[in-house]
Amino acid sequence: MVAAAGGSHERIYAIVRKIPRGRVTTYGTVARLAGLGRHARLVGYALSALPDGTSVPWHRVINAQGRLSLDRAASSAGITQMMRLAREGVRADAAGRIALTKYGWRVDATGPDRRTVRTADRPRERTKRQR
DNA sequence: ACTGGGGCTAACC
DNA sequence: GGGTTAGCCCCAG
Repeated sequence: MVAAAGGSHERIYAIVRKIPRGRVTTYGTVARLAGLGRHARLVGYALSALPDGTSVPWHRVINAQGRLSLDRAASSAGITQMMRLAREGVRADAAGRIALTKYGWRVDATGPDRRTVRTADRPRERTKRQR
């Protein structure tokens, strides 16, 4: 499992570990950096499978809305995530949202911010969702 | 093999 | 600004 190569989860963990302290990123970004394309959900899945004493800073991964996906569930993990982020200096606004433009992290950029890598993912066929 | 859901996201209203 | 719709594809039962 740890050494299993066929798991895309490992790639996700590898990316998440690279997230510097006091910085956050989105599931979609992690997925892309992990070479998973747009499987943001997979990132969430992979993170949910992490054990308690993991070295992976899963708390630094939030959703594209700048919020904690676990927050709505009010789960213990969600609380842990909030506390960890707060301790790292990542603060959310009154609405409980984190400014991705400020704390957003990307591998390529050496600077603090500068927009996200690419808004998110590119909808290859947005024509399909036209209604 | 099939079905249901998911720690998501972008577009639409 | 928030709620809904559609799409992605993987995981668990």
